[in-house]
Amino acid sequence: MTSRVLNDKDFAGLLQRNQLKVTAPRLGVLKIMADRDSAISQPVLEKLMGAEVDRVTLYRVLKTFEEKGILHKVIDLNGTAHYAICSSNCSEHNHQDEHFHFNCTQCKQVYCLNDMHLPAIHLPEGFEAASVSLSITGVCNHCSKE
Amino acid sequence: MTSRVLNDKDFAGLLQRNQLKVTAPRLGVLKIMADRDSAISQPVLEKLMGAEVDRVTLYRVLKTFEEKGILHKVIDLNGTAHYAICSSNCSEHNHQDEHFHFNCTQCKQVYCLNDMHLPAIHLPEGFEAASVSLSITGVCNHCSKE
DNA sequence: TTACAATTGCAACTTTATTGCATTTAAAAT
DNA sequence: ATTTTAAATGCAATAAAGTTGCAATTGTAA
Repeated sequence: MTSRVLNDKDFAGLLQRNQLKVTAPRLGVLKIMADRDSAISQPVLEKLMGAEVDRVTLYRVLKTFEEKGILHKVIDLNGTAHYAICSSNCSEHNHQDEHFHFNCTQCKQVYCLNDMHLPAIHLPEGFEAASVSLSITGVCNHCSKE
Repeated sequence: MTSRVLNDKDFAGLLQRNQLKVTAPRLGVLKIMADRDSAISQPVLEKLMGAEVDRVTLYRVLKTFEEKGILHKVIDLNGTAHYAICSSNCSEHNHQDEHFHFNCTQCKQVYCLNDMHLPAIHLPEGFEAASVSLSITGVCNHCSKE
């Protein structure tokens, strides 16, 4: 369901390939993001990073990663920012133009649904689409078991 | 493109039909929302309402309207809340379960795309969809002319 | 006209996010 | 190894968005 771009754990290499310096805050974020099958919210990420990393630094790391196409940002239905690892076909200024996410109303997790495709969407005259994002709300596989 | 549920301007009647008291803040919001072909952001709405209405009251009016199915809330890609009039088939606890929106990257407006339908979406085992929201980013008809 | 629940306004507060600036540091050049 | 420097971080201050508790007000039904 989620591509495992970072499973090789060559975080330093990933940073270098993107012309980014290898620093502790960046490695910390990557370590947390890897091996997750759902997106992580900014507040949770902040707590997981702990006090060693400044909050502002975290914001900037995330912004940089988003610009480089390493992560993508998803705003959930409550307006909370979530971050997830981009599938491998994302690169700088060339994000995958279709993103699909599942928002669980119970646990509030956001899952990335990759490998899906939408049929063409007909827009009114004059409207030009650059990217499409589909957000599904419901109950996830973990929560539906209870 | 947008249904004109409020064009009759019977705002008081609308409130009464929803068991809501007819008050100045509520009428003010409805007056502003009517006759728009795009959703309106919370910050803009706040400015349009002026200082006569308390900020907290506005939040509560919007929340009530959303619960009653009069308005629906859309979070744009920057995390900003926008509100738009629900098409007529929304009612309390029975919202239209598919919402489509167009986010213009130039003017930041959010347009509601009604009268669209999506083909069935296949979710992984255990996931149950309650509602679907499609968000398209691009340039709107006004901005594409320039 | 009264009564009462619904609604509003105010104050205080929390969370999320941004900006400017001084300091530190990764990594390239010497 | 050292030096250099642009990149990155940390800190302080601030802005914006949203929430909560409570007292005062008001719409509406009796």
